[in-house]
Amino acid sequence: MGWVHNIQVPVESATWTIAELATEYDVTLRTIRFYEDRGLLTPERRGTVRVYHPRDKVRLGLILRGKRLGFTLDEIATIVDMYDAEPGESGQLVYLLNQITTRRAELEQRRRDIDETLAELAEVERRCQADLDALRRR
Amino acid sequence: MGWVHNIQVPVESATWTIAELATEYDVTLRTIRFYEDRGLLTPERRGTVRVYHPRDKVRLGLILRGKRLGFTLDEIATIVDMYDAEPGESGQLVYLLNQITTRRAELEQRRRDIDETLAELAEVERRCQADLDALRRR
DNA sequence: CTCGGGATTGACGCTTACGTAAACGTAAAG
DNA sequence: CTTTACGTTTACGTAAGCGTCAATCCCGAG
Repeated sequence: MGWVHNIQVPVESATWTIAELATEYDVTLRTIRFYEDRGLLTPERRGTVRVYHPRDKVRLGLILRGKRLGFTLDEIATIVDMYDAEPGESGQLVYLLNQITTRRAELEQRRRDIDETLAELAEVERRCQADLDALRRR
Repeated sequence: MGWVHNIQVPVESATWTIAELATEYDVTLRTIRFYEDRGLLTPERRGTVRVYHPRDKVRLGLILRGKRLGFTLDEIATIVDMYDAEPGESGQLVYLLNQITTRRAELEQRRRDIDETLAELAEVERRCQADLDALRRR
Protein backbone atom coordinates (compact mmCIF):
# COMPACT_ATOMS: atom_id res chain seq x y z
CA MET A 1 0.00 0.00 0.00
CA GLY A 2 2.91 2.33 -0.44
CA TRP A 3 3.50 2.96 3.28
CA VAL A 4 6.87 4.15 4.27
CA HIS A 5 8.11 2.42 7.39
CA ASN A 6 10.51 3.33 10.16
CA ILE A 7 10.28 7.07 9.86
CA GLN A 8 12.28 8.63 12.68
CA VAL A 9 10.10 11.08 14.51
CA PRO A 10 12.14 12.94 17.12
CA VAL A 11 10.39 12.76 20.47
CA GLU A 12 11.96 15.99 21.56
CA SER A 13 10.79 18.28 18.76
CA ALA A 14 13.48 20.14 16.86
CA THR A 15 15.49 22.89 18.50
CA TRP A 16 17.98 25.40 17.13
CA THR A 17 20.98 27.31 18.38
CA ILE A 18 21.09 31.05 18.05
CA ALA A 19 23.62 30.73 15.24
CA GLU A 20 21.41 28.37 13.26
CA LEU A 21 18.46 30.75 13.43
CA ALA A 22 20.73 33.65 12.51
CA THR A 23 21.95 31.83 9.43
CA GLU A 24 18.52 30.66 8.37
CA TYR A 25 16.91 34.09 8.61
CA ASP A 26 20.03 36.03 7.69
CA VAL A 27 20.19 38.19 10.78
CA THR A 28 22.96 38.64 13.34
CA LEU A 29 23.17 37.09 16.80
CA ARG A 30 23.01 40.61 18.17
CA THR A 31 19.66 41.13 16.49
CA ILE A 32 18.17 37.96 17.92
CA ARG A 33 19.40 38.75 21.40
CA PHE A 34 18.06 42.28 21.04
CA TYR A 35 14.60 40.92 20.25
CA GLU A 36 14.82 38.85 23.40
CA ASP A 37 15.76 41.96 25.39
CA ARG A 38 12.63 43.58 24.05
CA GLY A 39 10.56 40.62 25.16
CA LEU A 40 9.79 39.40 21.65
CA LEU A 41 11.55 36.07 22.10
CA THR A 42 11.84 33.87 25.20
CA PRO A 43 14.05 30.91 24.33
CA GLU A 44 14.69 28.13 26.80
CA ARG A 45 17.96 28.25 28.72
CA ARG A 46 20.13 25.24 29.20
CA GLY A 47 22.52 26.59 31.77
CA THR A 48 23.36 29.92 30.20
CA VAL A 49 22.94 28.97 26.55
CA ARG A 50 19.82 29.71 24.56
CA VAL A 51 17.79 26.91 23.01
CA TYR A 52 15.16 27.87 20.45
CA HIS A 53 12.01 25.81 19.95
CA PRO A 54 9.64 25.80 16.97
CA ARG A 55 7.50 28.43 18.68
CA ASP A 56 10.50 30.75 18.94
CA LYS A 57 11.41 30.16 15.34
CA VAL A 58 7.91 30.96 14.15
CA ARG A 59 7.90 34.13 16.22
CA LEU A 60 11.21 35.22 14.76
CA GLY A 61 9.72 34.76 11.30
CA LEU A 62 6.71 36.85 12.27
CA ILE A 63 8.94 39.56 13.71
CA LEU A 64 10.99 39.82 10.54
CA ARG A 65 7.90 39.92 8.40
CA GLY A 66 6.59 42.70 10.60
CA LYS A 67 9.83 44.58 10.03
CA ARG A 68 9.53 44.22 6.28
CA LEU A 69 6.10 45.79 6.64
CA GLY A 70 7.62 48.76 8.43
CA PHE A 71 6.11 48.16 11.86
CA THR A 72 8.10 49.16 14.93
CA LEU A 73 9.18 46.44 17.35
CA ASP A 74 6.58 47.64 19.83
CA GLU A 75 3.83 47.27 17.25
CA ILE A 76 5.20 43.91 16.22
CA ALA A 77 5.12 42.81 19.83
CA THR A 78 1.41 43.47 20.14
CA ILE A 79 0.71 41.75 16.83
CA VAL A 80 2.80 38.67 17.51
CA ASP A 81 1.43 38.35 21.02
CA MET A 82 -2.06 38.26 19.57
CA TYR A 83 -1.24 35.04 17.79
CA ASP A 84 -0.69 32.96 20.89
CA ALA A 85 -2.97 34.76 23.27
CA GLU A 86 -4.88 32.49 25.63
CA PRO A 87 -8.67 32.60 25.33
CA GLY A 88 -8.95 34.57 28.58
CA GLU A 89 -11.94 36.61 29.67
CA SER A 90 -14.41 38.61 27.66
CA GLY A 91 -12.75 42.02 28.05
CA GLN A 92 -9.46 40.62 26.78
CA LEU A 93 -11.20 39.09 23.78
CA VAL A 94 -12.91 42.34 22.90
CA TYR A 95 -9.61 44.16 23.21
CA LEU A 96 -8.03 41.66 20.86
CA LEU A 97 -10.80 42.05 18.33
CA ASN A 98 -10.31 45.81 18.39
CA GLN A 99 -6.59 45.40 17.90
CA ILE A 100 -7.28 43.22 14.92
CA THR A 101 -9.56 45.82 13.39
CA THR A 102 -6.92 48.49 13.86
CA ARG A 103 -4.11 46.42 12.39
CA ARG A 104 -6.25 45.36 9.48
CA ALA A 105 -7.01 48.98 8.64
CA GLU A 106 -3.31 49.82 8.69
CA LEU A 107 -2.45 46.87 6.50
CA GLU A 108 -5.13 47.70 3.99
CA GLN A 109 -3.89 51.28 3.81
CA ARG A 110 -0.41 49.93 3.15
CA ARG A 111 -1.71 47.71 0.41
CA ARG A 112 -3.40 50.64 -1.28
CA ASP A 113 -0.11 52.55 -1.03
CA ILE A 114 1.69 49.66 -2.63
CA ASP A 115 -0.78 49.34 -5.46
CA GLU A 116 -0.58 53.05 -6.21
CA THR A 117 3.18 52.96 -6.19
CA LEU A 118 3.31 49.92 -8.44
CA ALA A 119 0.97 51.62 -10.89
CA GLU A 120 3.15 54.72 -10.99
CA LEU A 121 6.30 52.68 -11.37
CA ALA A 122 4.70 50.97 -14.35
CA GLU A 123 3.99 54.36 -15.86
CA VAL A 124 7.56 55.55 -15.33
CA GLU A 125 8.79 52.30 -16.83
CA ARG A 126 6.60 52.79 -19.90
CA ARG A 127 7.98 56.29 -20.53
CA CYS A 128 11.46 54.99 -19.90
CA GLN A 129 11.11 52.23 -22.44
CA ALA A 130 9.64 54.65 -24.96
CA ASP A 131 12.59 57.02 -24.57
CA LEU A 132 15.01 54.14 -24.87
CA ASP A 133 13.33 52.83 -28.02
CA ALA A 134 13.40 56.33 -29.51
CA LEU A 135 17.13 56.54 -28.86
CA ARG A 136 17.75 53.15 -30.46
CA ARG A 137 15.78 53.97 -33.59
CA ARG A 138 18.22 56.70 -34.50
CA MET B 1 -26.74 75.03 -21.34
CA GLY B 2 -25.75 74.88 -17.72
CA TRP B 3 -22.35 76.52 -18.23
CA VAL B 4 -20.86 78.12 -15.20
CA HIS B 5 -19.27 81.46 -16.04
CA ASN B 6 -16.51 83.55 -14.56
CA ILE B 7 -14.50 80.78 -12.96
CA GLN B 8 -11.34 82.26 -11.49
CA VAL B 9 -8.32 80.36 -12.66
CA PRO B 10 -5.20 81.59 -10.87
CA VAL B 11 -2.51 82.48 -13.40
CA GLU B 12 0.25 81.87 -10.88
CA SER B 13 -0.51 78.28 -9.93
CA ALA B 14 -1.26 77.64 -6.30
CA THR B 15 1.47 77.82 -3.66
CA TRP B 16 1.51 76.87 0.00
CA THR B 17 3.27 77.97 3.13
CA ILE B 18 5.09 75.42 5.23
CA ALA B 19 2.35 75.61 7.83
CA GLU B 20 -0.37 74.89 5.29
CA LEU B 21 1.39 71.78 4.07
CA ALA B 22 2.05 70.69 7.64
CA THR B 23 -1.63 70.98 8.48
CA GLU B 24 -2.82 69.27 5.34
CA TYR B 25 -0.54 66.28 5.70
CA ASP B 26 -0.51 66.28 9.49
CA VAL B 27 3.22 66.54 9.96
CA THR B 28 5.30 69.11 11.84
CA LEU B 29 7.24 72.00 10.35
CA ARG B 30 10.36 70.32 11.64
CA THR B 31 9.61 67.25 9.59
CA ILE B 32 9.16 69.22 6.39
CA ARG B 33 12.35 71.18 6.94
CA PHE B 34 14.15 67.96 7.72
CA TYR B 35 13.09 66.50 4.39
CA GLU B 36 14.52 69.60 2.73
CA ASP B 37 17.80 69.11 4.60
CA ARG B 38 17.90 65.61 3.19
CA GLY B 39 17.37 66.93 -0.30
CA LEU B 40 13.87 65.53 -0.71
CA LEU B 41 12.21 68.91 -1.06
CA THR B 42 13.49 72.08 -2.68
CA PRO B 43 10.91 74.81 -2.17
CA GLU B 44 11.32 78.24 -3.67
CA ARG B 45 12.65 80.95 -1.40
CA ARG B 46 11.15 84.39 -1.26
CA GLY B 47 13.77 86.14 0.79
CA THR B 48 14.25 83.62 3.55
CA VAL B 49 10.76 82.16 3.60
CA ARG B 50 9.84 78.90 1.90
CA VAL B 51 7.21 78.81 -0.81
CA TYR B 52 5.90 75.41 -1.85
CA HIS B 53 4.65 74.75 -5.38
CA PRO B 54 2.43 71.90 -6.58
CA ARG B 55 5.53 69.87 -7.45
CA ASP B 56 6.75 70.17 -3.84
CA LYS B 57 3.35 69.24 -2.51
CA VAL B 58 3.18 66.14 -4.69
CA ARG B 59 6.66 65.12 -3.59
CA LEU B 60 5.72 65.49 0.06
CA GLY B 61 2.78 63.20 -0.56
CA LEU B 62 5.05 60.66 -2.19
CA ILE B 63 7.54 60.88 0.67
CA LEU B 64 4.86 60.23 3.26
CA ARG B 65 3.46 57.33 1.30
CA GLY B 66 6.96 55.91 1.11
CA LYS B 67 7.21 56.23 4.87
CA ARG B 68 3.96 54.35 5.37
CA LEU B 69 5.48 51.61 3.26
CA GLY B 70 8.45 51.42 5.59
CA PHE B 71 11.10 52.75 3.24
CA THR B 72 13.96 54.81 4.63
CA LEU B 73 14.32 58.40 3.50
CA ASP B 74 17.30 57.43 1.37
CA GLU B 75 15.26 54.80 -0.43
CA ILE B 76 12.40 57.22 -0.80
CA ALA B 77 14.78 59.74 -2.32
CA THR B 78 15.76 57.37 -5.10
CA ILE B 79 12.15 56.40 -5.74
CA VAL B 80 10.78 59.93 -5.77
CA ASP B 81 13.61 61.17 -7.94
CA MET B 82 12.73 58.53 -10.50
CA TYR B 83 9.39 60.18 -11.03
CA ASP B 84 10.70 63.43 -12.41
CA ALA B 85 13.91 62.20 -13.96
CA GLU B 86 14.75 63.80 -17.29
CA PRO B 87 14.91 61.43 -20.27
CA GLY B 88 18.70 61.65 -20.31
CA GLU B 89 21.04 59.25 -22.04
CA SER B 90 20.77 55.54 -22.57
CA GLY B 91 22.84 54.46 -19.56
CA GLN B 92 20.72 56.55 -17.26
CA LEU B 93 17.55 55.03 -18.69
CA VAL B 94 18.83 51.50 -18.20
CA TYR B 95 19.79 52.35 -14.65
CA LEU B 96 16.29 53.67 -14.05
CA LEU B 97 14.71 50.54 -15.47
CA ASN B 98 16.84 48.42 -13.16
CA GLN B 99 15.84 50.54 -10.20
CA ILE B 100 12.23 50.03 -11.12
CA THR B 101 12.66 46.28 -11.27
CA THR B 102 14.30 46.27 -7.85
CA ARG B 103 11.65 48.45 -6.23
CA ARG B 104 8.87 46.45 -7.80
CA ALA B 105 10.28 43.23 -6.37
CA GLU B 106 10.42 44.81 -2.91
CA LEU B 107 6.89 46.07 -3.16
CA GLU B 108 5.56 42.73 -4.31
CA GLN B 109 7.30 41.02 -1.39
CA ARG B 110 5.66 43.52 0.93
CA ARG B 111 2.29 42.80 -0.59
CA ARG B 112 2.73 39.09 -0.04
CA ASP B 113 3.69 39.83 3.55
CA ILE B 114 0.55 41.90 3.97
CA ASP B 115 -1.72 39.27 2.50
CA GLU B 116 -0.26 36.59 4.74
CA THR B 117 -0.66 38.77 7.78
CA LEU B 118 -4.24 39.66 6.88
CA ALA B 119 -5.08 36.00 6.45
CA GLU B 120 -3.62 35.15 9.85
CA LEU B 121 -5.41 38.05 11.50
CA ALA B 122 -8.65 36.74 10.05
CA GLU B 123 -7.92 33.37 11.59
CA VAL B 124 -7.17 34.85 14.99
CA GLU B 125 -10.34 36.89 14.72
CA ARG B 126 -12.36 33.78 13.95
CA ARG B 127 -11.04 31.96 17.02
CA CYS B 128 -11.60 35.07 19.07
CA GLN B 129 -15.22 35.37 18.01
CA ALA B 130 -15.77 31.68 18.69
CA ASP B 131 -14.39 32.02 22.23
CA LEU B 132 -16.51 35.10 22.81
CA ASP B 133 -19.65 33.39 21.59
CA ALA B 134 -18.92 30.40 23.81
CA LEU B 135 -18.62 32.71 26.81
CA ARG B 136 -21.90 34.43 25.99
CA ARG B 137 -23.81 31.19 25.62
CA ARG B 138 -23.28 30.37 29.27
C1' DC C 1 46.94 20.67 28.69
C1' DT C 2 45.73 23.82 25.30
C1' DC C 3 43.70 25.38 21.46
C1' DG C 4 39.93 26.69 18.45
C1' DG C 5 35.07 27.24 17.93
C1' DG C 6 31.07 28.40 19.74
C1' DA C 7 28.37 30.56 23.43
C1' DT C 8 27.56 34.32 27.10
C1' DT C 9 27.09 39.25 29.23
C1' DG C 10 28.07 44.05 29.49
C1' DA C 11 28.92 48.42 27.58
C1' DC C 12 29.74 51.91 24.43
C1' DG C 13 28.94 53.70 19.58
C1' DC C 14 26.32 54.95 15.56
C1' DT C 15 22.56 56.17 12.28
C1' DT C 16 17.89 57.58 11.35
C1' DA C 17 14.22 60.66 11.97
C1' DC C 18 12.77 63.69 14.00
C1' DG C 19 11.49 66.73 19.02
C1' DT C 20 12.43 70.76 21.38
C1' DA C 21 14.15 74.97 22.83
C1' DA C 22 16.65 79.40 22.05
C1' DA C 23 17.26 83.44 19.63
C1' DC C 24 16.07 86.10 15.99
C1' DG C 25 13.46 88.45 11.61
C1' DT C 26 9.22 90.40 9.48
C1' DA C 27 4.76 92.02 8.58
C1' DA C 28 0.06 93.16 9.75
C1' DA C 29 -3.15 94.72 13.49
C1' DG C 30 -4.39 97.28 17.49
C1' DC D 1 5.21 101.43 18.91
C1' DT D 2 4.20 97.10 20.76
C1' DT D 3 1.93 92.88 20.36
C1' DT D 4 0.79 88.78 17.78
C1' DA D 5 1.42 85.51 14.34
C1' DC D 6 4.29 83.20 11.55
C1' DG D 7 8.51 82.39 9.74
C1' DT D 8 13.81 81.50 10.11
C1' DT D 9 18.50 79.12 11.72
C1' DT D 10 21.33 76.70 15.05
C1' DA D 11 21.98 73.23 17.99
C1' DC D 12 21.43 69.91 21.42
C1' DG D 13 18.40 65.81 22.84
C1' DT D 14 16.28 61.30 22.14
C1' DA D 15 14.25 56.73 20.95
C1' DA D 16 14.81 52.78 17.99
C1' DG D 17 17.59 49.27 16.22
C1' DC D 18 21.13 47.37 16.00
C1' DG D 19 27.06 47.11 15.27
C1' DT D 20 31.13 46.33 17.55
C1' DC D 21 34.23 45.52 20.80
C1' DA D 22 35.99 43.23 25.26
C1' DA D 23 36.14 39.86 28.68
C1' DT D 24 34.69 35.49 29.98
C1' DC D 25 33.15 30.62 29.82
C1' DC D 26 32.49 25.92 28.18
C1' DC D 27 33.46 21.94 25.30
C1' DG D 28 35.47 18.61 22.29
C1' DA D 29 39.74 17.56 19.42
C1' DG D 30 44.49 16.95 19.20
